[in-house]
Amino acid sequence: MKKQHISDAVIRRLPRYYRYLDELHTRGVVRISSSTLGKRMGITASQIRQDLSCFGEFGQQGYGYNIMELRAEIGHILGVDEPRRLIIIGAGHLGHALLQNFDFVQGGFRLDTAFDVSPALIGTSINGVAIRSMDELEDYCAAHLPAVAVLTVPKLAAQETADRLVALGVQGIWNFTNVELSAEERVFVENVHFADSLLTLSYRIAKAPAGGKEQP
Amino acid sequence: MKKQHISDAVIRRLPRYYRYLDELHTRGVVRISSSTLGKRMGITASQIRQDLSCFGEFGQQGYGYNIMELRAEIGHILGVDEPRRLIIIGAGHLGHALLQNFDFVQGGFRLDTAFDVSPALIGTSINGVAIRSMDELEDYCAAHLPAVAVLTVPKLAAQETADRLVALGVQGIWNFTNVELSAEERVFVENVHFADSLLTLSYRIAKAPAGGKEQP
DNA sequence: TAGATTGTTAATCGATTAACAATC
DNA sequence: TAGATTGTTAATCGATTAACAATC
Repeated sequence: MKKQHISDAVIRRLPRYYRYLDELHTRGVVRISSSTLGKRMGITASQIRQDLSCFGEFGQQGYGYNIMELRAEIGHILGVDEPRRLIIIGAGHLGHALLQNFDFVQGGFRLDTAFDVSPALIGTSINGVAIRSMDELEDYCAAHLPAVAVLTVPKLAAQETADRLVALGVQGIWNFTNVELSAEERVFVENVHFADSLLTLSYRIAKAPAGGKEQP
Repeated sequence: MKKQHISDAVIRRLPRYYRYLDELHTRGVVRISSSTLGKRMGITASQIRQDLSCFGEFGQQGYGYNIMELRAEIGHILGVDEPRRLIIIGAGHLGHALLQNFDFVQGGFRLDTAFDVSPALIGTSINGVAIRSMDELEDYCAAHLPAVAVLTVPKLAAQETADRLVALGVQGIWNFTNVELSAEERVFVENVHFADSLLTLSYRIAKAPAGGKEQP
């Protein structure tokens, strides 16, 4: 039964399902039951069926799920089948790393261009993607209407740049700046807080008995 | 009342508390009540008090919390006050970005060295941190016993490298490879799955009514 | 058909919020 | 002292798990 409201917990599991299904698909596996998938992912079969039922009925009694189909369904739910334009703001080391390594296409995005303030970078291109001056941002966005901006600028420029992007109508900001942006009225913000992530690891180590991880 | 088991939800909020308190401290604010902090962070005062009560009693009736003290307490809980050695495995673009930009000291870590397989990188240093050959990994770890390894190697090398690190006794792996590591017996793994993060953003945009974010 | 496995309803568990006595 | 705000207990809410009829 399709649900109106989808909880955050479910949403955050969707990409994981997608990743596992994609891998099974690549390996040529054709079908899978919720209990087999659950064992592999370390979650219960109930949870998988409950999660999927938020979006529709994708399985078949006595059979399970067709992997190719389910993968496509979840891909559709995640929106990977309607490519959206994406720009990168800040071509420093991190922006560079994403330009070079990250597969935006697989996520349903089309990486159009990048922006930076450094004269040494402006006019060059990385991995086939042109780097433009931040001065061109307004014109570029007006012409190409990117849906998502990746924010990899220095901390101090974060809020100001985000405000600019919101004014230009981007729908989502993928925020790597470790700054809590206050612009969440008209835009979706997904934060990647490196520091928070590392600190949770620090906590677990600090809490573990000396000499190693505690047995679960 | 101190609790035995701390839920994951609480643990993941701790770094956020720490971040906010750190910022308030830097700005010279001396005290804060749970309700003021809650408003600022967008969570309830109840939740803050409930969370903190897992670890002890840090406030004072009628006053609130002393920011410097509470910051120090949470820092202690997170283990930032007992510096641990950290190494980076893979000095490609992402490793490079972390070497250059990330403040490991603030997280209670001491960035000792980095490893890579590229002859062009081995022997150089980035931001004062030497880059060594992966061949030296075993000797180095035996001598210096790093607590945490940052994994920024290509996908294909991820599992193998993780196994090596676990065998060498690291206590935590900060995993940037987007591979689900199966080594979680003797080590803590904290995953930074860029792809998952971007896909949740994709989902929200796909689901939002055309033209903008839905009102909350 | 018999066995397997779904989608869904009900039960349980855990996390968040509210309420309030204690007290600075 | 009076007002403010804590830590904690109780109430609520939501998410996970279990159970099972439906059915491929």
